[in-house]
Amino acid sequence: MSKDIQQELIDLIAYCLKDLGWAELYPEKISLEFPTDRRFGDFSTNLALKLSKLLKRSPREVAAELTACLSKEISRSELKALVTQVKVEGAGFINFYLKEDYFYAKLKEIITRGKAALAAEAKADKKVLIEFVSANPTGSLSVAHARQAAVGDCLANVLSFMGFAVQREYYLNDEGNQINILGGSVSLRRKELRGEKIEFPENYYQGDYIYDIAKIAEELRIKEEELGDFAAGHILKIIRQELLDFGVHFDCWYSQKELAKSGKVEEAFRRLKEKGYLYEQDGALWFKSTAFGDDKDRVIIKSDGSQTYLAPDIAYHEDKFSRGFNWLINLWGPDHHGYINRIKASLAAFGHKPEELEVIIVQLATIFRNGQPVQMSTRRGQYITLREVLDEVGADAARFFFLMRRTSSHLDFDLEIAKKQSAENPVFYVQYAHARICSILRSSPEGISQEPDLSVLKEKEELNLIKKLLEFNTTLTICRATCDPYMLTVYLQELSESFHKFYDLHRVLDPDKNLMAARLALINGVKILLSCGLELLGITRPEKM
RNA sequence: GCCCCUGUAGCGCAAUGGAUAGCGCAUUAGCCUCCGGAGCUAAUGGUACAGGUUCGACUCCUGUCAGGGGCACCA
Repeated sequence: MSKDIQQELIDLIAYCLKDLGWAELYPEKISLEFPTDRRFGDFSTNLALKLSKLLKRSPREVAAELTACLSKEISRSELKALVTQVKVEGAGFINFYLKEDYFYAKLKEIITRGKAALAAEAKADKKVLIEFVSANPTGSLSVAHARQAAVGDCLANVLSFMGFAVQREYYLNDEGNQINILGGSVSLRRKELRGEKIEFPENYYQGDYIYDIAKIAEELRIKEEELGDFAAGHILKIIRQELLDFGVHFDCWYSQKELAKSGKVEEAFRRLKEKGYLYEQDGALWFKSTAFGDDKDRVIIKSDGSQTYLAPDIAYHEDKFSRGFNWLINLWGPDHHGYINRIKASLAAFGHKPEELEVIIVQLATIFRNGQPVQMSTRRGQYITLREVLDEVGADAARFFFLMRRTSSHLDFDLEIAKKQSAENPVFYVQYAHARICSILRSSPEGISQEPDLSVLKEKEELNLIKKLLEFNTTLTICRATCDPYMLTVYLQELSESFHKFYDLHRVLDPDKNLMAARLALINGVKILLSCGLELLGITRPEKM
């Protein structure tokens, strides 16, 4: 198929707007969407409702006039072969009803071109840097990091599928106060293991893993002053492996230590000073972030001469732009929401548009077991780790569960449900649909016909299923617009449901050869979509379960 | 005190400002000579409260109430 009918109809609506002399009144993009209910046609626009206010006329009247023009234009174009009628319904919606041939053609496109029929045709115009996890290398990843990892990786997959150039980056806090404390913690534990009496400060790392590192450091005779770097390096290896086992990879590990060495921090200070956004007070150096809407100015160099966390971070975000990225996405935990304004302020100070940085706050996940929250305490080094979740439920269920709620909402993650192999567990529901299709295809006496006559697919469930397939792209558009991949999990559950309903009422392996060929093609189309969606989520597509 | 997130059916959730607010669990009543019953069909039941914006509000704005998280010259 050349141009999609949706775009053709939008073009036609734009033409009619011009024809009626309304085009200038309505410069916005014309929206033509799947209606909320299948009864209201196959495409729908609320344009007349929007126009009615501008024209000061009743919506239905405006809709009728627009519809008359549209009908006329459709009847003299090639669209008349696919559009059965254009109707004004409800408050003033204009609904387009399409012939089934249109859906057969779309299905055919999917089964002949596969995933390529769904992916972006052209490269998108933005170079995206998505920074996520970025946990300090001072301990194993927590479930909070795990959720960020799942969301960030999946969002990157989706944007990449939609044609954006995407880079995944982990900002590595490999020097500074926390690394010093880590080194101090290992040092004390090593002394303790040697039999010395020690006093372990409360703000030091309490977890048992510090003993493990201390033992290794003792064996390797690591020097006292190198303990921090040694421990951070050791933990980083563990973090990398945890992420790999979770199916998350990064294109770039951006070292704060390297950034500090590069002189970019001083360069950023110099430029800010030049612009008059730095000043000294109480022996500290302040960034005038209030000039850009922050609540208060922020210290970047403390009175003791050391930098705050904000200092390298300002330079880091400026560096993202100088590396050629023009869409920055940061995934942060809810404890960082106060940082949004100050980082955006720093970007504004450098002359960037604050909206080029999108900060997604990934809300916390609470782990439940049999309906009871599992208690945790980071202070004592007792928190639930990504590793524990992976060991218990596996990467597939973990990824799906972390993704299945709106990212900005709290998430309850019940380990027992994630382990269940039943309908209660949505990831199994979706994977089961995929496996079931594979099973049918295996037991089919014939292969998939290259030229099936799809027009024999006349049952309600068959047409619903095809229409559901076409909603995939809308789902991706929503994911992009909201910077949130969770809608994909909802879509896959709905698609699986449509498939199970079809399956229950109609036999694929029907004695009628033509019908069987068409239904095999249909379920193959469903398989392609399920497979593509699961791949974007980073979840396996089992052929048998 | 200030900031962020969340209040939708008994429970867990969905609904890119749109048409009769959807789904799962639970409860109740059904469906297996048959491609995987890990499934399907029904019944029951709902937008925290008070204003406002809009042709139209679960959705946006203001206030109230309730739950969770955060408010350093920490990272």
